[in-house]
Amino acid sequence: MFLEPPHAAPSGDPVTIFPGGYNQANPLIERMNKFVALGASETGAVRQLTRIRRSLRMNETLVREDRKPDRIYLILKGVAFRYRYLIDGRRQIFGYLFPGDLCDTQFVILNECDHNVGLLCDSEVALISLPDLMGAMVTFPKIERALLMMAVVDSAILRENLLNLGQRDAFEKIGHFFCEITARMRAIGQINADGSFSLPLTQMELADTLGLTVVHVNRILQRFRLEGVLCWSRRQVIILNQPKLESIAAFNGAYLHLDAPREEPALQAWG
Amino acid sequence: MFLEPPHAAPSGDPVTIFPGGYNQANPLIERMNKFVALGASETGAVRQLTRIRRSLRMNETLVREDRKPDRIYLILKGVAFRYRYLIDGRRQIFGYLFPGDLCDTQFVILNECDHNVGLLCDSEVALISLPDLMGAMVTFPKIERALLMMAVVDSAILRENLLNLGQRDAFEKIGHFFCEITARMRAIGQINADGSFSLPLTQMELADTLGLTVVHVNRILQRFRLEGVLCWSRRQVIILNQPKLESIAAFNGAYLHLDAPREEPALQAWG
DNA sequence: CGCAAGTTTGACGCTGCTCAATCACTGTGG
DNA sequence: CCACAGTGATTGAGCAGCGTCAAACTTGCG
Repeated sequence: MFLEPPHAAPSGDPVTIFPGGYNQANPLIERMNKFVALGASETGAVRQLTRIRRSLRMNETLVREDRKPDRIYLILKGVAFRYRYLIDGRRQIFGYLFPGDLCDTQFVILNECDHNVGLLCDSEVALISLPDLMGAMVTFPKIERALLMMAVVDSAILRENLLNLGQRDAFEKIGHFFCEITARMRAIGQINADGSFSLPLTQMELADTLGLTVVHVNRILQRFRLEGVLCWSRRQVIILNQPKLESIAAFNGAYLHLDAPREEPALQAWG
Repeated sequence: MFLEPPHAAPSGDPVTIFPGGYNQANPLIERMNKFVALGASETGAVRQLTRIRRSLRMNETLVREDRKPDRIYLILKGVAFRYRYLIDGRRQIFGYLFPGDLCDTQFVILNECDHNVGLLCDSEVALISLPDLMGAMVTFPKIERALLMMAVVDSAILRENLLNLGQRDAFEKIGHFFCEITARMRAIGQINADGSFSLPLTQMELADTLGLTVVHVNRILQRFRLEGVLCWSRRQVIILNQPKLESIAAFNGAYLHLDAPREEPALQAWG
């Protein structure tokens, strides 16, 4: 798609701080628990880390590729996406961030951002300060390990999407996309009782994710509807035939590592 | 491309051990020095880590996706590549490993392999034991930081290639591929005086890297020759017009981070 | 010398792109 | 309450980039 990067200027600082006693469900804790079993002190530390929160509006930009990273964002509610434009306006979307996802730890290590992160809908994020995060990693090896796992899964997802773009045709690509999204949505409990879930993308975003045009995406989506596999309309997706969907893309979700915590870690040093 | 995964069984153990005094150029040290300035004790530690070496033949498989990782390989000489097959035989190549590249630290963190690593020519690798590596990371923060940087650059390369597959046409894709390869080759001093370098791939490998067919790759390569941009024949590449090559792909090699060591690291903790 | 692997060529066709118009939905202001 | 605008979805016609199939040629190697 061809468009000049449209950017809403990030607003002031309507920050909310939840003091120590904050005790609600925390999507980062739930995520980390998929990789390591956090104890009470660790969950307390994570709550402390994610205490500073902020509500942001659709179309705001969380991270810009020309800026130095100063903190890490945790998505609490809403959906963010990572993308970059080529000079001629073509856009590649690298992936989507849902509640519990961190936005990018990588930038911190490099001390520069190589792509943008935007918001697809009104969202809520936590701002994690780098020194605090570093401190928590040193004090709590389990937290360090969970963060490493999250980073590694991120790049497994990248590889899977590379394979998707390189080897599959449009029908398979879109099938695979929905397989991945539903698996991730299910893991964070965002699927409704009737099997539907909300997906605040436009067909154009999907096109820029998969290297297709909007027109073609639209036609393939009709085919999915016609074949009774899934229906996506008004930001709501409903999967009608999950087995068929997964067989279309030959989907194997192992790369997402959404299952139970690993029994025995590879490295003693990371208890 | 459609083919059943052809695998040469990994052979016995013709291992060479270079005792402490080993003092040649070490590609891992050179690579790490691009990110952090290693001191004498750190270079000593890296030499010690990479002391166990092994020569392997073309087509041997270093890492298989169904195995548990037991150690990390460092490429010393030769070229390795990372890939995965779909059940129907389509193959996606995720990237190439040159001397100084590590083969995959990620596997270790996950405690499982999600893709294969094969050799494109007779090669030489060092076997790094995990406990030793962990120990070195703890003792030498600079080594830890360099390894983190290497991992982060790896995923920056993945993102760049995702954009390549998603947004560029065949001519641009191949152009971008050669831009990246020459930049990396130059950084490790593998470019000959006349500007040529050896690239032990077949056109089919390039096709499976970029999501094209051999036939089409062949035709686009002819175009590159015709336009006097580059010539690739008998595993030798020579770039005839570097500026034109880079403008075809709108190449910006910043994502490879091949320049001087970073001045000030983002995190004090990783001095 | 002869085989195997890799490269090159040609003819043909399909997948997915382009351009352009129309339709549907939502929010806005009069 | 409706006209209107803007955004996104949908449709159609035509085309081209890239894939498929199949054969010939070239190179490396035992």
